[in-house]
Amino acid sequence: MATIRELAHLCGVSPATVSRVFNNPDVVNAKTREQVMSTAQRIGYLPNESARTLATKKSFMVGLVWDTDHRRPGWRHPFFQEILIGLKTALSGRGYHLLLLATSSDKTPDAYLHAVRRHNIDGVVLIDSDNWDSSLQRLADSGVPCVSLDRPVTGPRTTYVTSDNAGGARIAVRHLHTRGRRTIATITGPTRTGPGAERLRGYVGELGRLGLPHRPELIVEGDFYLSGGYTAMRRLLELDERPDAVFVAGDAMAVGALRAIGEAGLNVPRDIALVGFDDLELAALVQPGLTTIAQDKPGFGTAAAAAVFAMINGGATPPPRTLPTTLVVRGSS
Amino acid sequence: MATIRELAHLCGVSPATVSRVFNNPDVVNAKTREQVMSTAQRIGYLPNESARTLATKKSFMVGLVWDTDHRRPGWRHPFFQEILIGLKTALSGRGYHLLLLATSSDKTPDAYLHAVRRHNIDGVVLIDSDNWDSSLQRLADSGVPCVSLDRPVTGPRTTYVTSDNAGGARIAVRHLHTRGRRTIATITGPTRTGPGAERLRGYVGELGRLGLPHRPELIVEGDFYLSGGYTAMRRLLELDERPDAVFVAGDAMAVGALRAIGEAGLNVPRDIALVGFDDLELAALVQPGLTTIAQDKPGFGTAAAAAVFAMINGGATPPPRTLPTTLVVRGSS
DNA sequence: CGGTTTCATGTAACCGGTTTCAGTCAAAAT
DNA sequence: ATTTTGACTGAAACCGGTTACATGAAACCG
Repeated sequence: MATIRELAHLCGVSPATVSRVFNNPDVVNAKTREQVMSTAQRIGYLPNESARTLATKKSFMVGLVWDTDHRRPGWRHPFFQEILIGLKTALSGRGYHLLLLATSSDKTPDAYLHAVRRHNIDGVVLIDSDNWDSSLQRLADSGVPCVSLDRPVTGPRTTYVTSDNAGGARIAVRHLHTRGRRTIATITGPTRTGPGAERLRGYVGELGRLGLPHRPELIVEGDFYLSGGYTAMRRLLELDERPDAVFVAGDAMAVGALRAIGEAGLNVPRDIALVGFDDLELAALVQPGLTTIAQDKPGFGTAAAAAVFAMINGGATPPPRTLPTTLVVRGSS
Repeated sequence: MATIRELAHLCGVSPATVSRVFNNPDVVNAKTREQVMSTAQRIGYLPNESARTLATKKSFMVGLVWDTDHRRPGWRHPFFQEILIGLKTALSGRGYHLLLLATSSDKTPDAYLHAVRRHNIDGVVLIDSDNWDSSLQRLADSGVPCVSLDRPVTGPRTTYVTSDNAGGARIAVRHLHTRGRRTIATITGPTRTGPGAERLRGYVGELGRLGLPHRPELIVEGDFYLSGGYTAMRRLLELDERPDAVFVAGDAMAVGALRAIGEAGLNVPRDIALVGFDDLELAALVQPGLTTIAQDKPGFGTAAAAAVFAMINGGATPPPRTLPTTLVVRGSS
């Protein structure tokens, strides 16, 4: 591996000049610059990032923290890959790399926190983390810019991005209303989670706005997974007055609900209309296709990257970002 | 951030001793060691990885290369997350981190190759790459240990891990045969890909072993995606003698086939039995559930990690690894 | 008891960049 | 002709670790 001194020697200049050619090209004479660049090309010189990081304390790496605990399938964030690709694209466009920092219960909770400090990580993005509240605090305290996805946390250098969950829920309910449904139930996510609570809030709010009665027995809590949607739907089917529509706060649960309805010998959308949330790939594949509230998946990655950069470069911590949601109508409503 | 010299000074020893405490604890006096470790703990000392990498030329980072080109949805490798988690678990168990090196057509093809050299990456894992043949060659030439997933490439420091695709196909065909089916068609993957070719080979081989005639019109090439499976199935349905079973070389295609069969007014499994390949999450969700050949998804990650470590530490390049596949029977057969 | 090991540690060079500061030199200003 | 200016470059310290080699004390040995 060629070093900066070798390259400098070949060009008859000092290492300092070579360094400037790469980091501050404008201050070096055009002729010299050209010569250095072409020789660099020729001998295949590539600056050593470790040396660079050591000197500048900037690693041009962003850490991605996500929980790999097998028991909590939360690590299967529905959009994981799409967030990842949005993030990666935005980052590499700016010359940054992504370092994966998985947490898992068998490790020290601050293992990833240490990694951040040891590697001079410039910023951190957290996906779908649940139980890292305390170490998140220490992370934020450590001064590293930090963006959380779908978890409303803020701090001096900490912000978050989330979908307009309440708004999406309102759209869903309104849509069912315009389709003539009047007994609209909901299967919620865990209400301790941000998205779970917000979607429920939107549902309740829109019911009020439409002048529909708010009936507690029409609200059943699910868990965002298929099986939870299935059992929740069965409970709704046992009601004396069966709902004619359900807003299911997650597509995976909606597929479970679909199955429960089918097993009960009922038809979607004739007997019961369904609207999901997320717009997973799955939603287009089931029969009937699932009407759903789509989230801006690549937007998560892009927005997270933008927020991280704002903090890395600028200074002011950007306010939380809420991504718009849109209705996608398919066969289930 | 505390440095090694500060810590050394606090303990009244030299930096060299502190370094030894962390890298070679046995050679330092137990008393001294304890003292250094506890003071390190107290002041929150963490060794700087950049400095360490600079000195040792080992980064304790493994690069994960995968193609993010949007036009080729290959980056949505169905197992991406599960491979990732297997890989991540195996790596962090050994103190390694994972650096994402996405390729995409808009970048220089060797962008990731450069990143590998600049960051002193110790080893590389490639997922589902297609068109990087030439740069893979240069990567292998550069001497970095390299493990490819599902692509049969070898070299001095390059090996691969793949499923037993041919074996799985044989199991699928045999299963359909025991179910009494005799006109068994197949929808293949692209035969230029390893898995596509191998699964076809297994299909043909098992037909022969069972004494069934080998009829070219029963073999239709697909593309591993849902839409390809759909159109391929339609072609099979147009045959004079319609098959009573299809081995579909990928679950996504199988879902497409399922749809085509449904639209033709036929029933699965009564009229046509289906066996897929992969065991995507999807396979359990469609109606009827898809009988399929399951791949050992976490095994990919674990095996890849094992191969990388073997090359990083030991020396001998491990032989290609073939993971077993298993039959999962659901409603479609 | 002198000489040889062994054990524990320190010294100092090195890894490969960046950056401050000072210096050179030609052109512009006076 | 002298001073000033500005553009460009070089010398050298520094970032925070690792490690070959040297050193000194204690243990061992005949």
